[in-house]
Amino acid sequence: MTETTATAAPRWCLLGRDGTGAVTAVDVRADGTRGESVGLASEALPDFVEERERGGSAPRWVWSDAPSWYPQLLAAGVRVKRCHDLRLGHAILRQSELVRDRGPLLAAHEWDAAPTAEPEGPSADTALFDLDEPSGPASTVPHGTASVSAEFDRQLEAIAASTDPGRLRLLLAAESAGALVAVELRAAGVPWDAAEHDRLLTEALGPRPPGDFKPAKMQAVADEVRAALGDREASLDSPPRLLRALRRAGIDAGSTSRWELAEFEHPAIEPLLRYKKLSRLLNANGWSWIDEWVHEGRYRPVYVPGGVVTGRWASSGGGALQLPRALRPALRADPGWMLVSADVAQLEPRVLAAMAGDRAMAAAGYGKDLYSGLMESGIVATRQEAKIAVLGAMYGSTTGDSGRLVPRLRQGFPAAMRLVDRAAEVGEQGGIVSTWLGRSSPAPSSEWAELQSRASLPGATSRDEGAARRAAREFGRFTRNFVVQGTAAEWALAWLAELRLRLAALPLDERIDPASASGPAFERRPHLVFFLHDEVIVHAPASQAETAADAVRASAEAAGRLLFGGAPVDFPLDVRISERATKE
DNA sequence: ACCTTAAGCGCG
DNA sequence: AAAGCGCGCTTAAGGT
Repeated sequence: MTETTATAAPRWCLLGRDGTGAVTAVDVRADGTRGESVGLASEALPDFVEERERGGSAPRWVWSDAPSWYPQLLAAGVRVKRCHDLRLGHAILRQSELVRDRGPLLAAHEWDAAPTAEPEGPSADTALFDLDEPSGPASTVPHGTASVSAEFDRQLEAIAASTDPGRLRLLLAAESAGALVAVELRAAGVPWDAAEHDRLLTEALGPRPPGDFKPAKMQAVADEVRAALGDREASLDSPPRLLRALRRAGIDAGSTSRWELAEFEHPAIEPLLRYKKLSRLLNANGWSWIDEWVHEGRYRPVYVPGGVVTGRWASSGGGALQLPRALRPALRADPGWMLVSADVAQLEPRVLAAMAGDRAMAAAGYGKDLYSGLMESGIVATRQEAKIAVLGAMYGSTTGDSGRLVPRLRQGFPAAMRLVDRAAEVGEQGGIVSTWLGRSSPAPSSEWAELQSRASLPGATSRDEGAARRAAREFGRFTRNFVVQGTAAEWALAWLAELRLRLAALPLDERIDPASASGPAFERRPHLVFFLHDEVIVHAPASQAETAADAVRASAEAAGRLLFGGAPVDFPLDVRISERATKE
């Protein structure tokens, strides 16, 4: 993620579209001056981009958003090293407390668009829809050359005049790299063994039944439940009706949720919990999921970078972020390929230690499991207690075991705890907090503010006061967690950004037949296929699996240095090389 | 017949 | 074993 500082070479290249769909490219030098505008037919863009990428000083491509531009390039076999995603940049900068004058960005409403839904680009229908919808947030981002150029200037100006240009530059570079990764992930697809998936389903549920019938094993469990309830008509699939059936059988539950049902001693409970598990598997990730999301051996979920307020990715379709671990074995490398799976141990507490400069907390996790480190340092008695205490500190628990253990952490790691406690205080007062690189939390809603002011008026009832206090604490827990979750997301983006560049620089594996390769730009070379907050999976030719694993580790180190410099915090990875992803 | 909301549970 | 944060997805229920 280093910037080239060549003076003559253009630093950025702006891409826009004119009314006819043709592309214009404009070079921008480091001082902001523009080169001549180059007109290109849409079909000529991949060659144009590839030629610029091949040289030693590829520009950072500035475009409306990656999903509108990048899929076509990838389909033509062209990757880019860096981009500036204006939609994502706008969303960050218009909100960031580091930006001194947000006025110009806040006024540019046309950039407050939702993510481009289809990676293939906006369809004609969406464009018509926009014309019919003169007010309200835009559903697509502007692509016109003038709009793109003006927004880029606004963003550069906002960054330059901010309280910390370096951090915001890093944040936007990382966010934009994430946007590239998301498009690349979808293009590559997750190598998915539908036969193995089917085998797992059949093992749990019974063979796939025709139509809407229940699978046999699931039906058998349902029969067990009904027998234990003494009610052959009991409905198990509708919570309200199930609740009534349970009550008729003497189980006086307040809801049908798992943890509540587990409290009751009744022969129907155990099979019912089993039934709910099977039902969930069938409905969320059953055969119809395979039909919808897996084609030609690839599962292609839709990722939404920056889709969560904290900066985490969201997903929209395919449920990539909620894949049950039980189905992980269906994620299987192609013949001759391997999976390199890596996850960071205790990312969030490590990020917290680094942000707070808490040397004691950093030392507790250095080179080892952080929870065990806490136990060994005598702050808590067991690893389990350490985990509960740490999660409680980051989420703001006040009750139960967690609430009891957090004060010990406050004693052992005062710097780290001060940071999250302070973030919570700010939120309780309706304030805004920011991540390490400058992503800021949203202000509380107007309803929240009204609740607070009503409670402070003379005529306020104790009911008003209670409600206001609860809402204040709730918002405090949100801001407390925001700084940690958001900074962890930044670390993960930096990891991805570094990794995709390192992988793309690896040599092609000449022994792999191009015809058997998975996607246009991914032939014969290790590439990312899965990302889940603190975890990546790389699909690599077997001969390059070790090299890819080294790249994964080196990228994690680089991410730590990039964000936190010399802070004595490490981010140890659990790296596995295997043919199929495993449950643990 | 359509849209929104809530419950429940999957993930970190 | 569950409460403290952030999500998406499916189904059923409730509203129009």
